[in-house]
Amino acid sequence: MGDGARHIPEATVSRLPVYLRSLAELLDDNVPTVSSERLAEMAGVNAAKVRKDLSYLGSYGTRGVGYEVEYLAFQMSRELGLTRDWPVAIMGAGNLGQALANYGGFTDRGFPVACLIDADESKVGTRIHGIPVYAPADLPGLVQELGISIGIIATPATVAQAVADHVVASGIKSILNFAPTVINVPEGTFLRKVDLALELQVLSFYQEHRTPDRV
Amino acid sequence: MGDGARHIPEATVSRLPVYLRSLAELLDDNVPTVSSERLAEMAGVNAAKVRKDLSYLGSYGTRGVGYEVEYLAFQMSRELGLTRDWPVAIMGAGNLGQALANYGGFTDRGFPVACLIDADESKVGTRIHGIPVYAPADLPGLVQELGISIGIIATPATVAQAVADHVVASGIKSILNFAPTVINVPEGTFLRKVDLALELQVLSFYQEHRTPDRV
DNA sequence: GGTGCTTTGTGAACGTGTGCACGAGCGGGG
DNA sequence: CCCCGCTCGTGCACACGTTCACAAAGCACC
Ligand SMILES: NC(=O)c1ccc[n+]([C@@H]2O[C@H](COP(=O)([O-])OP(=O)(O)OC[C@H]3O[C@@H](n4cnc5c(N)ncnc54)[C@H](O)[C@@H]3O)[C@@H](O)[C@H]2O)c1
Ligand SMILES: NC(=O)c1ccc[n+]([C@@H]2O[C@H](COP(=O)([O-])OP(=O)(O)OC[C@H]3O[C@@H](n4cnc5c(N)ncnc54)[C@H](O)[C@@H]3O)[C@@H](O)[C@H]2O)c1
Repeated sequence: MGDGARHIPEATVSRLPVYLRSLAELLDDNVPTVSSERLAEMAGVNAAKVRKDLSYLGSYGTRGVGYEVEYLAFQMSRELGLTRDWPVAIMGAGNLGQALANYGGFTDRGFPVACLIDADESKVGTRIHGIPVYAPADLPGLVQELGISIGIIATPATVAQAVADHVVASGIKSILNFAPTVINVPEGTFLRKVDLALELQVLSFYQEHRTPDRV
Repeated sequence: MGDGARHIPEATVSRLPVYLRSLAELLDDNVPTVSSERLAEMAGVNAAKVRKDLSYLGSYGTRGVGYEVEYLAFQMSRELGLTRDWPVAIMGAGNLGQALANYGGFTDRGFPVACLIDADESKVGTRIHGIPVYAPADLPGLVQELGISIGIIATPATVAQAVADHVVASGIKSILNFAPTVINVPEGTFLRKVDLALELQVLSFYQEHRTPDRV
């Protein structure tokens, strides 16, 4: 039965995890249904946007009532591909890589840290917070064995492109880059970045250009 | 002298730091001028976008030649408010807060970590990587003394809103939130978020919905 | 079974961002 | 001094995203 040939806009995709988190809260509180208005408030957006976003998933609401929390959460998880685990490999077992490895929030949400990869021979073979550290050359085998599907780049910026190339060559199709540099990946590989210095600079821009206090 | 009543689009503001980083690289290599095409390649965008973005800063290019690297970098730094330091306070000296405190990339770019703030009494009074840890009650005084202008929230999500409220009440106008929850701030306070689980979920969405390999 | 209240789903208008295409203007060479 | 090639700056058309506003549709109560 045609699932509907809908194409979900990128902006909507980025909001789905926020809605899902709100739904999880409601589930915890045993709230059975939720209106777009309430969900909008929890997600920090407006109600029309919530309704339009949810409509891309299908018509899962009931007019006059709202959305059934559990059912909507399930449909959304399915859409986001969260009905299975996505093991991740963290590239670079330094300051950041170790902090990420120590973070429970990933495993909880279906993104178990399968391994750390580091070029530093003295780190290879050790375990960090229980997670084994391997050499870069081991990556292709690990991808096969452990079904690793996401690579997190936490190496110095200077080697980030080379590391990304290696990650792609090892068969990984999704990359999250923390190194403050632009990296290029071939078509068919998904890339997102987290750039802290950029965020701070954007903040300093707006603070510098503060709208003069209006009445 | 009207500086020009230009209003820079948000999307452009987010790209300026990327251009600036590219310009810094060129400066290192003693490259005197750069074309929009080359800059576009380095920043991973297209040339028309670069030219349009830069035009919001003013007419700093020379037709037939390109942009003078040093001059453009200066103008961009000025626009981003990077001609002065913006001391930051990190809220929460846990796993993430400590990793951030240990990261040199902030100070290098004009965002020195002035202090860590933690509610845990046993941490207060210690130093982490040379950065002193204070109690939440000390924050307003520190904001005054050290000129802290940005607060980074690295506390558990459950207390993030309360911490944000405290940060705002202490006189800080810009917040970068790492806690995976929506927080609200009053008008006039700038808020940006870094949400790792969201990024991973977006990646899993696209990997799940991979466009069937086209010829 | 009808009436009225509530809330969804979506067309349409608006605003923002992107990318092409080309005229304007500069530098260099003859 | 003029001409030619190069690259910027920008008007314009298009795509994408947001918001409004309202008809459609369900529920509850009588
Ligand atoms: N630490 C932070 O809080 C923070 C914040 C924002 C961004 N970043 C960025 O994250 C990256 C890592 O930062 P960090 O502080 O962890 O640095 P780090 O120097 O502590 O760690 C880098 C690690 O990468 C390893 N490495 C080097 N080359 C490698 C290769 N080719 N393959 C695999 N591993 C390799 C090194 O051995 C080292 O263990 C940097 O690009 C940094 O700019 C860090
Ligand atoms: N660790 C990571 O790699 C990582 C990655 C992504 C997101 N996060 C998010 O960042 C936040 C911090 O993560 P973490 O791993 O550092 O947690 P953590 O538990 O290690 O640290 C939290 C710290 O905040 C302190 N704290 C608690 N209440 C406080 C208050 N009211 N005021 C000031 N400090 C307070 C605690 O004492 C503790 O030191 C969490 O919201 C987490 O979801 C962490």
